[in-house]
Amino acid sequence: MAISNSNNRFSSKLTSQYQNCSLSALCLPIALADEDVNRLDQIIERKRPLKKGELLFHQGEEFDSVFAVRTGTLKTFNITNSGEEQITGFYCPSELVGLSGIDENHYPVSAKALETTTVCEIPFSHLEQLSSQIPSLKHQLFRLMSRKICDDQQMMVLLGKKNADEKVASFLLNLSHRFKKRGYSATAFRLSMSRGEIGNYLGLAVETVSRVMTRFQKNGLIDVDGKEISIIDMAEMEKLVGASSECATIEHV
Amino acid sequence: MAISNSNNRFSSKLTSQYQNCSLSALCLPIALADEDVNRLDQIIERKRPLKKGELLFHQGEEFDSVFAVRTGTLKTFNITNSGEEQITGFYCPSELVGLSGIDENHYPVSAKALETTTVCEIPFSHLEQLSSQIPSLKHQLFRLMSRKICDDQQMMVLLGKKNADEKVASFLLNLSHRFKKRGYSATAFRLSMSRGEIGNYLGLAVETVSRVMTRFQKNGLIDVDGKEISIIDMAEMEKLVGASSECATIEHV
DNA sequence: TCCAATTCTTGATCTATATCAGCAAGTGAA
DNA sequence: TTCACTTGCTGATATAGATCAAGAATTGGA
Repeated sequence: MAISNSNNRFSSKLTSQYQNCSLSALCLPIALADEDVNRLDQIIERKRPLKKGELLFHQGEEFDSVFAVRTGTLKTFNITNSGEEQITGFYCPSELVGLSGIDENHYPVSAKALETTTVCEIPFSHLEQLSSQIPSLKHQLFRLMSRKICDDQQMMVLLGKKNADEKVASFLLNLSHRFKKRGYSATAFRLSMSRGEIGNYLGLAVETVSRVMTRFQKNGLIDVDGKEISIIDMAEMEKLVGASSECATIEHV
Repeated sequence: MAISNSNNRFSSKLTSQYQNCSLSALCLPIALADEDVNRLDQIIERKRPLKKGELLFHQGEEFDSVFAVRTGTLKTFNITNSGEEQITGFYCPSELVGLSGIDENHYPVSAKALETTTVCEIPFSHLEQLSSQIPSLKHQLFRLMSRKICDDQQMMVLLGKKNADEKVASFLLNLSHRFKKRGYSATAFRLSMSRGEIGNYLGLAVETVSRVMTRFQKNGLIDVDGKEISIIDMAEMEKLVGASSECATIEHV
């Protein structure tokens, strides 16, 4: 609560540290005229880093901003009536979280940092106003929301139709694509979430995630060392996932 | 193809038949000034009815419009690489289909009529332009997309965490809420989709859907007569579903 | 209205994955 | 460093729901 409501800017030292990085270009990847970039920058607030486990916002809280992840990772989740957590998404740098709150004006999920995480806060009412003046910004917003719908529907296919092997392979390749898009290695990366969180997200028991990964390693598909993952046989992994996933296979922006 | 690309207006006879129904108010439920309603009406095209089984658009086809269902029902689906159909949603009257096409400028799914169905075609580029001039329209669009994201995430929870009973109960209550919202009975309605389609959508085998419904009937929760469903014990059904579903429980618009 | 094709239902089995259990390996606080 | 706690791995067993099979009920076309 305290955290997500604190809109304080950083101290001048930290602010200046970020000033000449084209922040908004990162947050909302889009080609804008310089003056528009400035206008966008003016409404964006840098927040203090979240420590692992801290909430960015929580389920039911009033919606007023979307957030762009700068560094670190977030998860969003629901608490179901039976008290268990259901993870609905993981958010890596450059990804936008909070869009689901627009409709009801309340966040329908909570967002929690999986590691030390920094975000930009973008007050939605300002963003919406600005989008009236900058058509390409409005279009980009529509696109981002459309992509989210598309991605979520792929996730529905995964949950409804795929077996444990396909789920885990899809998950790892999806992360791989997201890292690659950001300019990081597509074949070697660190999982910021636990096995339990992966299982929760994929609709699998922890033990199943563990077993599948071990078997993938045994079969030379990947190399696992705790949270460090290397994809060894990308072709075979892609074969497992199948050429499906309309949304996921196309590289964005 | 032919169908989804034909933007021909109806003959004058049909057009006049619809002219004095406030069409846009139905398509995009929103309070607009009269002049704005007219502007919206001008960009909306009524299409000839689709017969059962006809495609409104298909996976991969270029995106140019979203569609509001007027009467009947649609399903959207992917064809997976293994050739099977995966249904990603059902669309009842007043609901908007096609939003997932904005991002890539191609529909990532196909949309097929489950029965004779009429839709309004809303060319998205026009809608987007108009939304610049009518802020409340833009906001409504953001809300609709946000709600879709929210609903899809509830669906992910359903697919990932719920058992067969909970899935079927959730499905029936979700339909019930949607009918109620439109002014129809929340307790007695007709399923326009087959058991097979329900199972496909819920990640269950046809047989399981059949068995669960039979058991629900035996236990006095519902009454089933082919495609006619009556919800007898609403309280018990809601208990089955659980008080979860942030998005679904709140009545919209 | 009749026949063929589809859809639905019900029962019998099978299986992928959950659950249970116990141990190993990290991780963090004092 | 040690201890308590969490996270991860692996084997044994249980089970929800899939699959297989066959008959019943609908549906739709001629």
